[in-house]
Amino acid sequence: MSKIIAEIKSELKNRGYRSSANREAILNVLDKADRPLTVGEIYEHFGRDKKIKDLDQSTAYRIIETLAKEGFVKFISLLEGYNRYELERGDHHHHFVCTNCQDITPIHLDSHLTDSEKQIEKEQDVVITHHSLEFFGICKNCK
Amino acid sequence: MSKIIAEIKSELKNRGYRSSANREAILNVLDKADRPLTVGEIYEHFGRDKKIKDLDQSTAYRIIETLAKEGFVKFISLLEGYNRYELERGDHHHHFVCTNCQDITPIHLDSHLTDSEKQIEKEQDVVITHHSLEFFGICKNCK
DNA sequence: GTTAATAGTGCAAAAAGTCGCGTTAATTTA
DNA sequence: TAAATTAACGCGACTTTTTGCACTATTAAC
Repeated sequence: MSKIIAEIKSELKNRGYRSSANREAILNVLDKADRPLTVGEIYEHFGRDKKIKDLDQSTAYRIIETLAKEGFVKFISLLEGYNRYELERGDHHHHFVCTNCQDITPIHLDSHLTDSEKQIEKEQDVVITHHSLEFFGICKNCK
Repeated sequence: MSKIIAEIKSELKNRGYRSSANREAILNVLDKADRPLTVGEIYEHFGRDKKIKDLDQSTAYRIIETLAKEGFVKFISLLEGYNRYELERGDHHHHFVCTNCQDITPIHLDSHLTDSEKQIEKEQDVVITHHSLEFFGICKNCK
């Protein structure tokens, strides 16, 4: 088990959650993924790994919901009409999506929108907690 | 009929589309909306206005898909698990979503991410065509 | 260990979105 | 204004996601 998964498990226990083989398996799938996954893709990994064969869909959605609520999983939308999910590793990043081949690349930006967020907070009298920023275009291979 | 709807109708005709009362009605609903709407919300407006009572769901989705493909409607995701749609008015803007009351405010930014996009295009050897940027937090009323 | 409390789960049904196909109707041509 | 063409549409089936409820199993207290 990777270090981050061990930490999440420990923290979940501290917060009053019970252990769950299903939740741990989903965490491991997300940990191994190199890009944000859809629930369908998470399911495929289950089938492939033959680790848990009879996980109900509703349970899968609820596990992801819980992990997101506790801050261990991030929701991502690449405007496909459904959400993707990725492990929160503390490295704030965005994504580049090729609209031709659908390939997804993580993007680490130098500037962090801090000035824009301060401007909005002042002008609109709000508090900004987070944002979503994704880029779309044509990748190296498809150009 | 508003000016923008008249223009869209005319342009659709130029591009080989036939006239359609359903499509026009959906365009009018989107035109009157003060925020991006879900398909469900578009449906509610139909019921309210009693203009078209028997529009099938599949038709509604297909109309929106067509309008998006032609560049008259924009897809927006506020991480709710489903898409929202708004009329493309040529004014590039983002949104602020209150995670408490779900209120949506359009945000017009001064800086336009141009530098970041150039940096990404250079580093990743890609072409960026567009991006999505949404802000989340607590609004004035909920603070 | 046994028991009690309840988080976690599966099942079934509902809601949201997609797709194939045959029918309807807008438009073009004669 | 009638006939031909085919975009637009409705219908039904299907996939994906959500929700309520009853059952199972983890954990804590004894």
